[in-house]
Amino acid sequence: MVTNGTYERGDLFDPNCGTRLILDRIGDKWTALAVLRLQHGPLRFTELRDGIGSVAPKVLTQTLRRLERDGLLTREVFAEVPPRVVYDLTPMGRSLIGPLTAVSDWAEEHINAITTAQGQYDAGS
Amino acid sequence: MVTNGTYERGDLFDPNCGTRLILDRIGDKWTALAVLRLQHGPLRFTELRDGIGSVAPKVLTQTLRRLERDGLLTREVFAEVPPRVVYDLTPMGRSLIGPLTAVSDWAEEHINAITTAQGQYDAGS
DNA sequence: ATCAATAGTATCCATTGGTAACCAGCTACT
DNA sequence: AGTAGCTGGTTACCAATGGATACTATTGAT
Repeated sequence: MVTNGTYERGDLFDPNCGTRLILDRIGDKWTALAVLRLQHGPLRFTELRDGIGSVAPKVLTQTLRRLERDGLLTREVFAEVPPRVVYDLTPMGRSLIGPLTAVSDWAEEHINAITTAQGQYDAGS
Repeated sequence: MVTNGTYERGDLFDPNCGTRLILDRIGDKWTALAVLRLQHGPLRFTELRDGIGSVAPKVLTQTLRRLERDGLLTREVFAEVPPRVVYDLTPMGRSLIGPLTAVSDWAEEHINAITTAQGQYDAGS
């Protein structure tokens, strides 16, 4: 919040600012993972499911539907037997890979320090 | 997962990979917001609370305690009346600002396109 | 004696995520 | 003919997390 009461870009006070909305979206448990998984090309439902730890199919479906609704990925159904559904990132979805990778890189770089800090905190309490 | 069955850095299949652990941590509703709020210097509990939309104090406390445990921020209590507690980022906490800002910038840049996509999706169903 | 300010707790409820089981449509096997 | 299996889900139910509201501790000021 700015002192004169107006809001400006990046004003995190505003619950409707883009940052808050997006963090709520990609901050869920699987969205970022799904986007990162799809960065090298389209995948089928089962490939996504098997490629990510252990997502319940219900939850993966919810995640993918939200991403589709947000215009970040496409869902293409092939009328075959057995059915085939292919998910792929849109250009906008692909543009999210950079920022997500920045966070991912930070994570890999600092995970050991964080684990150590947690151990010290727990020992001292 | 790599075809020979081994795991490598950034392997999102592993639930214990750094990326997953960090996404679970900063992916909650308030952690990233708190870090971004603190990027310009230390703040007191109430300043943080008032600066972020509307966090319930319980939830803000949980968020800050987790960040402290992870070694991303410090919590300094002054034995005064009324009490004063000051939160500040550690160097490691500050190093997270870059990646988070990348996501935040992406969000501000694409929020309109996403809102539009949502409208189209909802209209088409 | 009471009130105000700060930094929280405590209690309860709502929302989300997770689990397990099942379904539809078709094929291939026995 | 019967049955099992593949894919991409859905349904019903339960547990964990997040959130709202109210309350507390401390102590100086009025």
